[in-house]
Amino acid sequence: MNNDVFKALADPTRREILRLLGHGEQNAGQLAERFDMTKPSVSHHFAVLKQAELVCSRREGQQIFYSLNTSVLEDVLTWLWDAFGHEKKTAPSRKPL
Amino acid sequence: MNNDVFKALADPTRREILRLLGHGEQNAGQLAERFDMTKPSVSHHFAVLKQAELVCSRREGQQIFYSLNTSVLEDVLTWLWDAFGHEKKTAPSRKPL
DNA sequence: TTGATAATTAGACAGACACCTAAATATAAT
DNA sequence: ATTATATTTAGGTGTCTGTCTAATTATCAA
Repeated sequence: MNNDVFKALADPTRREILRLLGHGEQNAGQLAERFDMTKPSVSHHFAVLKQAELVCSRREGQQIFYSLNTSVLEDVLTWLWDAFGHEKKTAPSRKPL
Repeated sequence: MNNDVFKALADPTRREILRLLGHGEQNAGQLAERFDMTKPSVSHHFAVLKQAELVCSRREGQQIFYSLNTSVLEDVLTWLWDAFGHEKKTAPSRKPL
């Protein structure tokens, strides 16, 4: 499992981008409008998500469309499942004081 | 979903701690020995995981035992599931050029 | 109380990160 | 070729993060 994936998920803007892409492919401009920051900043987040292979991109004329790469998200799901799936029941988790 | 949880998962040392705790409760010293860094550094990671409520702790004499808090891990699983569970099949994901 | 052990907290510092503005690239239209 | 539009890249800056050493807290045992 690649560290870049978890680093990418650590930022709330990027998680929101992923959530929006969950409703289908969208172009960079449309997506950027949703956020209260400049286009270059959002573009930077796209680059991080792409580097982590969490999204794919495709050019159509002047626009670039982004979409989810579900297979990497599945890998994260698998990692998490393993992380707490093997827990032994010897000491039940409890709230700290 | 709390941002601290994803921030906590962004570090490989912390993910390894979670993975080890997946095999059952362990005390801080045992756990710290596994890593090639000082105890205070590992202790810092415990604090981050605790802040994110990913782990619980319990004192027994001089030692402190850590264990997974599975409910928060479940929340992460749920977030991920939602993120790619609602994807429309209008444009299949593909590799970038 | 004194000393030993387990773990954390405090403070410092280098490197990473998120944001900005300005400049560059790529495509389309005139 | 020139201009307009969509997006990224470059460069700078303040803040956050991971690590270290040194100091502190908490507990146990003489």
